[in-house]
Amino acid sequence: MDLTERKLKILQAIIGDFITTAEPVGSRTLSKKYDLGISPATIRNEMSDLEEMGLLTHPHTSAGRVPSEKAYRLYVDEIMKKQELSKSQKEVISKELYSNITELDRTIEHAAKILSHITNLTSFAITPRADEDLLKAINLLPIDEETVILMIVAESGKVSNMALKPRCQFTDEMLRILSKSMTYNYKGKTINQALKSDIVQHFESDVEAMSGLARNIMPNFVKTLEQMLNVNLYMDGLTNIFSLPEYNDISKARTFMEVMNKREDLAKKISCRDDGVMITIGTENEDDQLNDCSLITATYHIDGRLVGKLGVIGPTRMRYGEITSVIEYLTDNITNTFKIMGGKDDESENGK
Amino acid sequence: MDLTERKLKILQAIIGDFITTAEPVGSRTLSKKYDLGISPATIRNEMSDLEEMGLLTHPHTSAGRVPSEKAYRLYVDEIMKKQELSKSQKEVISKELYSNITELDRTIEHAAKILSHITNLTSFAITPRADEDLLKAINLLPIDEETVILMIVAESGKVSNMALKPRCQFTDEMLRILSKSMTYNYKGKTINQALKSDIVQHFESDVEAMSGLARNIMPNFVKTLEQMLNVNLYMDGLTNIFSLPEYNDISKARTFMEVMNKREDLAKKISCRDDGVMITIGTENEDDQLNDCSLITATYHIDGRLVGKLGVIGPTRMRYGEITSVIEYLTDNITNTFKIMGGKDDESENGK
DNA sequence: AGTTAGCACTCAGGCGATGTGAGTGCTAAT
DNA sequence: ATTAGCACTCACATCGCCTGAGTGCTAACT
Repeated sequence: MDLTERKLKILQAIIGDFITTAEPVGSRTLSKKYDLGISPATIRNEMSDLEEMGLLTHPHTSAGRVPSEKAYRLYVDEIMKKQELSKSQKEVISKELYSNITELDRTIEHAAKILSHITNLTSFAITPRADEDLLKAINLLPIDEETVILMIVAESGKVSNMALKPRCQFTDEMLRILSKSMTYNYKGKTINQALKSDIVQHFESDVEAMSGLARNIMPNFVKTLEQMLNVNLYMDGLTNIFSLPEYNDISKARTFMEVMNKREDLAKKISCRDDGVMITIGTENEDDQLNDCSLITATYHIDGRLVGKLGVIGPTRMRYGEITSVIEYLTDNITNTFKIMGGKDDESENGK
Repeated sequence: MDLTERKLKILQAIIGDFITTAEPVGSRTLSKKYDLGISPATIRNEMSDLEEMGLLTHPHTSAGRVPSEKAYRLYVDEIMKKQELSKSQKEVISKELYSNITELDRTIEHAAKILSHITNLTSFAITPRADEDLLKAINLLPIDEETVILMIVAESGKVSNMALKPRCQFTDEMLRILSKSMTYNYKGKTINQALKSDIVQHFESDVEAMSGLARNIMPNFVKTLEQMLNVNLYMDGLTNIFSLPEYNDISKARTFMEVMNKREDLAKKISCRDDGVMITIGTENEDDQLNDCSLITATYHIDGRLVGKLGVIGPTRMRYGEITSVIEYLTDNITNTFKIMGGKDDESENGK
């Protein structure tokens, strides 16, 4: 069967209506509300065709039609026009975002907040994984007779440290030499590269004592590097879903909360998503628990090198067009901000 | 009216029954289930008295009785025997707790997890506020021509740092001197004391350049110290409440989630609580949204100096006795662990 | 041939009547 | 002082009924 112009128009109307009302939409309502220039009966015939094509479903005989996942997919891929945000909308978003730029993490957290407020859905954002961040300096600082602090600084300004108690004697001199040597070895490399090189094996010094210290410290160097790869996941608007009719069912709400509480899983899932804007609808999500949700995510970039993600989750019935525009606008803003800002004063990144 | 032995027994039975079933308990059920040696009619008379005394309420005429807040208060204060945990229970808890001791934060997070699993309620834990932690070392490290890292180390092993870009020229030598001077000034003082002393004013050097650098750095020193006071709040078992009949009502569940999502408020609220085990029941919580919840919290100590909190939140109908014992056992264990551990190898505390 | 009016049919959801059972409170007998 | 007995209450479940929004089909219209 052919998807005529008219069928498309009807489908679009149905999707639009269902997205706002969450009620199955019938032929009469449709012909009244939208000026399609055809009678309910004709609409019914067309609807019947659309159903045959798998684009509409029927909760029960005497109910109106509901768009299928396939319909949403079609809508997202073909029909949905990329709607520019209005100037005032843009202004509000920018203003909100820029009102609170201190540190990357705070900015990302804030972006998630803005997003959930605008969309009335649950939003999430993950900070960039530092894989490609360049190492800048490595320091070993004596604190007392038995304690040393290992500190790693990356190009982006990220700092990670660990307090160590080496099991062997050490002098300030030894620490200085080892710091220098490590910095010399790893400066300019990405964290990934550093981790791939066989760090623990690497340091075999001629000087007996030195080699002992190095052996003691290297495993912790690896640990600290790995720590730098940790990402933070921020969420906001978790309770927004309680306003949605699809979550009136307590068990649905529960499932949703359970998914959102498995933060590590969620972070991993989101990290894996493609670059750019990505939309998954219902069963397109591999996770069974998300089978009646849709996700929209987009990527932002820090210094053109580090990549983070931002997005929303909600029922399959969502304003794909609008939301996509908002997310894109937000990520673009973040990317731009952290391109220009590069050397902003007062930038910080550190222990909670 | 007098609270006779028998009345107390009946009250206890009602509380016990209601806590497990969540259903109003009637006289017949009571006389059948519990061997009180008196007939339902007598129980009814006693119940009527208890109601007059404000210890029981009546959802409606033809329903059984429900314990009032006052009854729970009485129960908690007077009736509830401090029930020792069984040996096997203790073992399970200890084993679980010790299975995962790496770093203070992880341990506390894990303790919250254990607590929610055992109680089937929502648990929370906050890491100690570092007010009384002693400063140990302050370092300023040159990273590149314009970047300096300020690092503060405390006695407990906690490290906090910030990347700065001073607006003035500096040399390695200057940084070293300033570090030494700051360490000399603040070492051994608590963070609180340090913050109270007028840090910004303090550094007035004779050397012009030095004084400029100091003026540049001191505000950030304050910021970093303040950052060290931040506590982390961990929660677990948020979705447990969905299994409780009192949260079948979606709006109740929503309110609960909203409260738990205001993390800063929650952390503040919990931090303020008294030392030791503290139980607040229903309207004893100032927060309106918690008026049908009870909270049990207890404190743990790190090095006898730092104080953190651990607790659960649930409906007023909860197993106060059991839960209190579990929480106490957990906090005691944590306190002991971090007394002995003091100088454990591999201890760490750092950026994310 | 496509469109539309008309009509019979379907079915979820709301509403009222009814019945049931767990509970109470009171009174009189033990 | 305790208990048996009894009338009374009331939430809750169940049933049948009605309503209204919706469909699908057919026959008439353009």
